[in-house]
Amino acid sequence: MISSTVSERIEKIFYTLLNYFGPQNWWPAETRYEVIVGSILTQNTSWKNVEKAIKNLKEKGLLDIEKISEIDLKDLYELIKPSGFYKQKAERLKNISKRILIDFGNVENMMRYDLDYLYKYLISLKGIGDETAESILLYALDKKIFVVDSYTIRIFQRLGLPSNREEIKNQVMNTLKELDNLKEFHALLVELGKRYCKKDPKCDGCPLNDSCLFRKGVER
DNA sequence: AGCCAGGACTGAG
DNA sequence: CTCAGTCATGGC
Repeated sequence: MISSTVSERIEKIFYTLLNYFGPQNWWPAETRYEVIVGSILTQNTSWKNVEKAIKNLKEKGLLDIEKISEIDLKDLYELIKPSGFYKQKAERLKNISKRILIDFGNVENMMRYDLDYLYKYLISLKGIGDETAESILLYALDKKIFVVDSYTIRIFQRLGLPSNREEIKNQVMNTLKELDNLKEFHALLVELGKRYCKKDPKCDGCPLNDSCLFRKGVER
């Protein structure tokens, strides 16, 4: 087989997944602020549980940055409890909301700033690490950045691709340049990961089996 | 019945 | 810098 560049392989994987799963249309939310809320609540938590918390907030009309920044913490506990880690998430979510209001006035105003500045700002907030910052930048603020999560790292490893965070980010961003493609690729990798690339993998039916080193190593 | 989710933070070594 | 411990609910 002729040698292909990392970029060529990534591009092929992207279109293979897109063809196989179809567009995922992430991030499911009505507002940019809702994306930010979801990105905090979904940390190490299944999206199913996050949906309940979001629903609770919406039903009370509280999915609003000004209302969350003023809400009583105890009340927020009860509303987001289904999404787990509810004490620290409530505290962090409230604080992050207050900070954004103070520093930018509203979420829309954040979009005027460049990616590097916003990235540094976001990770300076308690409760926002690398991945959450990337998610907010990409899905809430429409900035061109690639989200690297644990599935991405594991999948790249098993495919024999660069598996270092920054290396993955650089390679993907050097390959997929459209905002919508960057959004889709991360969503597709999560979908692939959930179905086929757990620690104890179920490779049956995986669309990437032919290029998965792990698969080749596992089957005798 | 466990195991683990669309992580981040902290303290120890 | 790496890494285990911690935070917590609910689905499968």
